[in-house]
Formats: sequence, structure tokens, C-alpha cells
Amino acid sequence: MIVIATIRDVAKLAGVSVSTVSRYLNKSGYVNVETERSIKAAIEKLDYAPNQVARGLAGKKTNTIALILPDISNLFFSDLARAVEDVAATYGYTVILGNSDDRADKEKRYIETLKKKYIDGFIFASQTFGPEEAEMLTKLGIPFVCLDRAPSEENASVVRTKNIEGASMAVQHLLDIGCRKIAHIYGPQHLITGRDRLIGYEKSVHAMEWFTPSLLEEGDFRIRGGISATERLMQRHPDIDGIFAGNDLMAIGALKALSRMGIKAGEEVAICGYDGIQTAEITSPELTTIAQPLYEMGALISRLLIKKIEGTLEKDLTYELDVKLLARGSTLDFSPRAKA
Amino acid sequence: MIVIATIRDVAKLAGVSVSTVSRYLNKSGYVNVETERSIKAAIEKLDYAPNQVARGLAGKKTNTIALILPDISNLFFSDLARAVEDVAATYGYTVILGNSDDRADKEKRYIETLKKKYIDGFIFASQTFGPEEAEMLTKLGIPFVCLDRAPSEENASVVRTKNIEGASMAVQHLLDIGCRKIAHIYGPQHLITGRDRLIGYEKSVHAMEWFTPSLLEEGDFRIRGGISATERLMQRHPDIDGIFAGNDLMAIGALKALSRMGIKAGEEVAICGYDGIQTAEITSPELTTIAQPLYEMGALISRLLIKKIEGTLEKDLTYELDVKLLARGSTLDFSPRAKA
DNA sequence: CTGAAAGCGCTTACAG
DNA sequence: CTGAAAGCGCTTACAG
Repeated sequence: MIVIATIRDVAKLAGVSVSTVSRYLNKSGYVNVETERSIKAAIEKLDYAPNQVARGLAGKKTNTIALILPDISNLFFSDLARAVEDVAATYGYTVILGNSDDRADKEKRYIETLKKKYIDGFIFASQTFGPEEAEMLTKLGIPFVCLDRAPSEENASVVRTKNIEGASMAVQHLLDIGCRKIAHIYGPQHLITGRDRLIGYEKSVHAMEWFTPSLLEEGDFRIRGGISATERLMQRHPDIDGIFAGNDLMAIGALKALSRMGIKAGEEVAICGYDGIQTAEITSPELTTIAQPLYEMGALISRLLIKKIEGTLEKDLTYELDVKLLARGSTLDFSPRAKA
Repeated sequence: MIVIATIRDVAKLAGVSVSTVSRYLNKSGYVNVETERSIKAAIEKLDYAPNQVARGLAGKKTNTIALILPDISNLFFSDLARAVEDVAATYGYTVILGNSDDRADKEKRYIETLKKKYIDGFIFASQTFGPEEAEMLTKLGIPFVCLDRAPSEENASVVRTKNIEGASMAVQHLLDIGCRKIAHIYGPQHLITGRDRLIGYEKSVHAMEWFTPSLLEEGDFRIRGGISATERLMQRHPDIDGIFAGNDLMAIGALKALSRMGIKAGEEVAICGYDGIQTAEITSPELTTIAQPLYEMGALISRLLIKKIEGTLEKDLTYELDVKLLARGSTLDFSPRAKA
């Protein structure tokens, strides 16, 4: 077992007081150039590194943030988590991971246990995060930022994409390639992503002569929900030739459902998703999608949190990032004649 | 801002000393039933919860473990991380996430910064973790456990699956469905998973008359590597009718490559992967794979670490879990005649 | 520019 | 069974 040097050891070796070493370490207050040199030498010699736990107790800062998301094994969130951790590490922060399964009780438990650990701040990518918890954190004085959804009208920093606009892009693309009857599988309506993408779809199609509300079907943002929604849609309207799914997982479900029904996804029925998860590239046909800049979103949100923690964030804002159409086989292979 | 109660507040309210409260909290030493009651009442009234940072400093235990893996956005590791976090939370531990990109320098940096935070232990799912780092941790007295690979001959706890056996199962399955010329895309040979699965393949085929070493091709455990390996293989041996890929990502690459070449994956060339990641179900045809019990692996490894931390692990062992063949479209659709 | 002192909120022997 | 004291390794005013 190795003996780890403390600030006292450094002070002794450098022939100064502990306070001076601390001041040097934190660059708070003046330190003479000479003494600075000897402190530096002592630190080097002893291979000293400040004990973060002691620092945490004394200074109430741990350089640790928590990322609370529904499920890290969900493709969307693992991409995001990667970005969050990258940026956090760059700024010298450590990331604690919490899976909430979108359950308020689990989420609260994380808040409870992590406040006792003096976590510096929270990122919520969870859907359950609401006003109650936001207030709890505010009272405790713990900074937080949110993905997609603001917990209340108050000022909180939020990062999301232009969902309405993105949905319109999806529909427009389907129209452009020649679709004449486009359905939408929408996500849960208690989520802003579910709602806004539905709004974008409706805006784009409500004036079309072929539009009817029965072209709408509810999904759950998961593959399974996409499958059953597609089945119901195709049964109701066998002449559907385009489907815009509220996210990629449901679009993958649509792909699956169609192929089970013996319909050529992509050729006979074009499909477009939303998110731009990596997996959209491994389906066949590959999935056309409205790509969110996942990495940027994660990077931005963790940068915002760190700024809040360090008190350098001017003011809370909602950031709506641009999305991008990635046209791939599931729409590019479309040839209306294939069906007729 | 809320005022948080400390152990002193509890002691005062209960009319006892801080030591007694501490003893009650940690169930160390005797506490009279009466005083226990009043302490309990005080805790309830003040909504007291011990400060973990202070506890960490005084007792050198933080109830926090670190999970170091190559990349959380890799499907394999996100599934695993979920299990690790679940189990850790159950035992009252918090999980810190670190992405190493399989780079020794990043890995060491995590060790450096986390030891200063009094992390209780490490799980390494990273491939770079070697003897040097293992020694470093041993010297520091920090417990660790490893996925797949032991860092040295010394006693370390390791969790992996029966790779050789699993590979043989894959080959046997391909033979069973009628394949007569089976290639193997092997993973990096500095990884035990890459090596052992190759051994399993060779064991099963070396006596076959059709076997030739040119049925082997190297991959990198990623989709891209699977694609190019498959291209090279099919060029060399257009009559290959079965491919066993060393992991699912490369198998997905094989699927992609074949479809680009106009070959019907599944029907003309059967494909089997290894891992059992969730994504294997969303390809088309769905991917047959040798499934590792990912969740169990994650659960076991984190349970092992916690036992080591708490000193209740009898001895270090290497656990080799069973795998299971999940036969799906990529082999079940096989019909040799399709090609002829 | 520097040091002594108090404090962060616990735990751990050690007396009693 | 219980309490006083020292200590964990820092930071933060406050004097000088």
C-alpha cells in the first residue's frame, strides 16, 4: 500500500503553511513567486494531488454531475450520454449515471441520494422530471438543465431540436418523392417531442385533399409500438404510400411491420423517422430520418450545466437546434408504380 | 434555500452525543433501546440523512463505483451498463461512467481522478486494462473486477462467456442447416474474445474437407470491418454459404455487404453473429446469434465488485457463463438451392 | 504576501 | 451502554 501525500506534507516540505499551499492550489489570493516555486517543487516531488473528498466537504463542490435518463440501453440516450461524458471530462467533471425508467420515484431517489453526495448539478433527459422536482432542486440550490422538456414556465435551461419544423421537413420530403397519402405515427402526447412532431405533420398536411384524421395512429416511441401502429394504419388505409414516424425506433417498427405484411418498405411505402440514431443505418432498407445533432445536444447541455455551476451562465434559455434530413433507402427507393 | 440537518442537530434533539448517533447510524457498538427510539424520532423529525461526503472523508468509503468501458454508445456496452447500474443502485452504490476509447492514457486518467474521489472500486470492460494498471490499483488498495479479460495471471475476478464453446455452437448450427463452406470473420487477436471464438471455429472445422485457412478474414468488431471482411471473403470464395462473425456488429456488416453485392443474406449465405445485442433483432433478415447473457453479466460483475469492496468475496474467480443460440432469419431462411 | 484558527460533517478508538 | 476528543484533508475568513 502506497502512502498518499496530503497538503500538510507539501506545506512542510515547501516550508510554508497549509493555507498558502491551498491558496496556490486554488489560485485564490496572492502567493510570492519564490514560494510558488518551492510549492510547485514540493508537489512534484511528493506527487501530490488534492483529495477531492476533503475538498468537497470543505468547499461544497465535488466536480461531479449526474445524468438522469430513462434508460442507457436505449440507443438514443447512449449516444447522448457519450457526448455528455466527453464534454464533462474536458472540463474536469465526473459523470454519474442514473436510469429512471421514466419513473418519478426512481428519479426522486437519485436526487435524494446524490444531494447527500454534494453533486454539483443535474442533467435530466428524463420525461418524468416535473415542477415538483425542479422546485426541490431549486430549494437545495442545485443547478440543473433539461433535455427537450422544461419542467415549468420558470426559467430553466433546455436543449431540444426544432421539432415542428423537422416534422414538416419529413412530410415535405415524402411529398417530394411522390407520396400521395402520408400517415403519421405520433409519440406520447405528454411529451413535447410527441406533441410538436404531430403539430408539424398536421400543419403540413391539413390542407391536402387526401388528409383524414384516421391517418394518425398513436405509438410509444418504441419498436413494438411502431409495429402495431403500422398494422392498424395499413388495415384502415391499404393505399397509404408514406409513413412519417415520430421517432426512429417506431420507424424501424414500421419497416418490420411492412415486411411482415409482404409490403416492400421503401419501394411501395416510403418511411421517414426522426432522431438520427446510429441504428437507423443498419436497417434494410436504411432508414431515412430527420437527424438531431445528438452529439452536439449532449455537448451543449453539459456545457450549459457546467456554466450554471460555475456561475458564468448569463441567463437561462431554451435552445432549439436545427435538424437535418438524411435521405436513405427507405424513401429514396420509392417508386409508386411498384405497388400498382 | 433549505437548511440541512447534521448529526449534531440530531444528537442535540435526541439528547445524546454525536458518537451515539453515529453508532446507531452505522449499527456499530451498542445503543440502548430507549435512546435508539429517541434518536430515531429525532432523525424523522429533522428529516436527517447522513452527509456522504463527510462520511467519505472520515471513513474512506463513498459507496460509489466506476464503470470504465470503451464507449457507452456501443450497443454492447450500453446494455451492460444498464445492468451494472441496476444492481449497484440496489446495493446502495452510485455508478460513475468513463469512456476510455480503449486508450490506456484515458483509462489511467480515470484512475487518477477517481482515486482522489475515494471511489470504492472499478469495473473494467475496457480492453486496454493491463497488468500495469492492475498493479497501480492493487497498490492503492482499490478493488476491481474485469469483463472478459484478466489483466494478468494473478488472481482477479473476471466475468465472460464460454467463447470457445459458443463459437463451436455457431459453426454446428450452420452445419446443421446445411452449410457446406463456412467462413469466419475473427475479431482482434489481442482480445480474448477475438482469440477464443477463432479457436472455437477452428476446432469445429479443421477436420472438414472443405476447410482452408483462406476462409478466415480479420475484422475489428465493428460494422465497417465486417463489411470489408465479407467483401474479401466472397471475392476469394464465391461459393461460401455460411459466415460466422466474431460478434454481432461484424455480422451486421456481413449482412450489409452481401445485400450490396446482390446476394440474399440468410437464403443464399447464412450468417451467425455473437453477443446477442438488442439490435440483432432489427436487421432484416433478423440476425441469428450466440447470445451472451448481457444483463446477467453486468449484474454478476457488479455484485462481485461490491462483495470485494465489502470484504465478503471468498476468493477471486473467473466466471464463464453459458451462451445460447438464438436462431433467426439469417440462418433459418437458408435454402442452398436458392443459389444454385 | 503569509500563517493560525475554525470549520466542513462525519467516524473511530478510548475512557468511563 | 455512552461521551469527549482527535482526526479525515481540505477551504475560508481574519489577522498580521
